[in-house]
Amino acid sequence: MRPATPSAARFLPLTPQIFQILLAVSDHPLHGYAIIADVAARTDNEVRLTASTLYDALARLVDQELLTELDAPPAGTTDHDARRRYYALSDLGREVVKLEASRLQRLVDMARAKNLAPTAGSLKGRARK
Amino acid sequence: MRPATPSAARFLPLTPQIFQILLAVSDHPLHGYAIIADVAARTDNEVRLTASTLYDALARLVDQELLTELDAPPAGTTDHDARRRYYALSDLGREVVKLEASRLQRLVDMARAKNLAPTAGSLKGRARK
DNA sequence: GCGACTATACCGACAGACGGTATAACGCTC
DNA sequence: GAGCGTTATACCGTCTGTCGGTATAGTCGC
Repeated sequence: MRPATPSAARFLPLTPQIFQILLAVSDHPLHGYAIIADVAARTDNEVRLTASTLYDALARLVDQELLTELDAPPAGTTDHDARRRYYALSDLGREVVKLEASRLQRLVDMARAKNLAPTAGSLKGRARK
Repeated sequence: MRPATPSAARFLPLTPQIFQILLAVSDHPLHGYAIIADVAARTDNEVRLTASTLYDALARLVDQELLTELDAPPAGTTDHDARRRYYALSDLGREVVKLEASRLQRLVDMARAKNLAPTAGSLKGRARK
């Protein structure tokens, strides 16, 4: 199959923040503030997006076409807060996340090859704060 | 005396470059130039360290005690190039790499949970450049 | 000694993350 | 329907890390 992607690789590597932002909107569109909350929750507060980081990043991501901004709230949204701007993962964005995930997988494999990673699957105790 | 790990977590996340540098010296000490070559080879040229990036990084890593600079070439080294400075992974550095590897593993798991990563083990075709 | 290559070191520019602050719309209470 | 705390987005200055470029010096072959 032809490269479904106009060189998604050129966006790699993603910063931890960008990776999390893209993951956050991969299921369904979210508005900025909700992204911050989602990321914090999913990473157990390991990745905390500040407002400036998030909105700087959103602007860039839309510009790079990894995200698209919706014209209207996603169907089924009951609350209507005019300030909210919703963002969805574009096809290109989805491709980029997949590429990044496999890049990360290769990194883990490298570490494992040198006995510097927990053996497949089982993670050891993660400190929570 | 500090605990075996004086909060290795505070060094995370590592940049791709730093992660590779630490991996490169995890088996045995290497000198700067050899690190560049090792990283390029292991990552199939995906991660290319420039001289400035490397030496800036080495200075920082020694300062942070993730690396230690050897006084003499490692035992068994036949070549004797006075310019070479050898670096070894410290215990702290090793701990940091392990932590980072498990952080990366968690990221991959997150992506996989959203069907954004290849299923465990098998990686799909990696584009080489 | 001379030149090509190896190896390390410095400098300026730039991108991304962050803290702080500003602005404005919402929701609630009265 | 005015006032007020909260939600939501936007802007600014600073800092850290990477990079291109260049400088400096040791090594080897001749």
